[in-house]
Amino acid sequence: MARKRLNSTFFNRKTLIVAEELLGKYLVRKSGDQILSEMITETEAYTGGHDLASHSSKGRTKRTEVMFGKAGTIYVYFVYGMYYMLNIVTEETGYPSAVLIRGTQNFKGPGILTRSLNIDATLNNKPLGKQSGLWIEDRGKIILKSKIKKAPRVGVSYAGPIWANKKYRFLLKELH
DNA sequence: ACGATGATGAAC
DNA sequence: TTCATCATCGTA
Repeated sequence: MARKRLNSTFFNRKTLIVAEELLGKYLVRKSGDQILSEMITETEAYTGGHDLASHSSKGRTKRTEVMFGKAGTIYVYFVYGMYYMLNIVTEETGYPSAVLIRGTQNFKGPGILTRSLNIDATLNNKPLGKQSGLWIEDRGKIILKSKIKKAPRVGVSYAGPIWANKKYRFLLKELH
């Protein structure tokens, strides 16, 4: 089957489009001599500085700086004293948006996912690719719109009702 | 329903 | 420098 590594062109588009199209793509992690690939089944879009659920709504800080970077850059942050969250920066450089990878076929939940794939803050601000040992492949799998469920993002009530209720979370209804 | 566990950012 | 909060998860 055809197998194409997604580059910055894929990620340099509207965040909602990228988040939806990442469903069915394969997250590939190469660390040491082992390589794992997992089909992405759940994502969330954080659409820019105006999005009150996005870290970037705080403006440029040490933590959010990476979100202003080039599309396809890895944004990993540490939360709840235990878990790393994996995001991919989207849209034009200078526009602070990203997609959170929330789950794959075998790993449910963003914290479990990163733990299982050995993803931590050392990957932060690095580009997806062979160099970093983390990239995403299109393996030609077709995802029908009818198989995609849209829902509010998880754990963002602090953003207020307008932003917390937006259906910026994308899930595959059936896994196979 | 809640505790583990530490970085973050806002307030002081 | 303190303090509440947090893009979570397992146990209850």
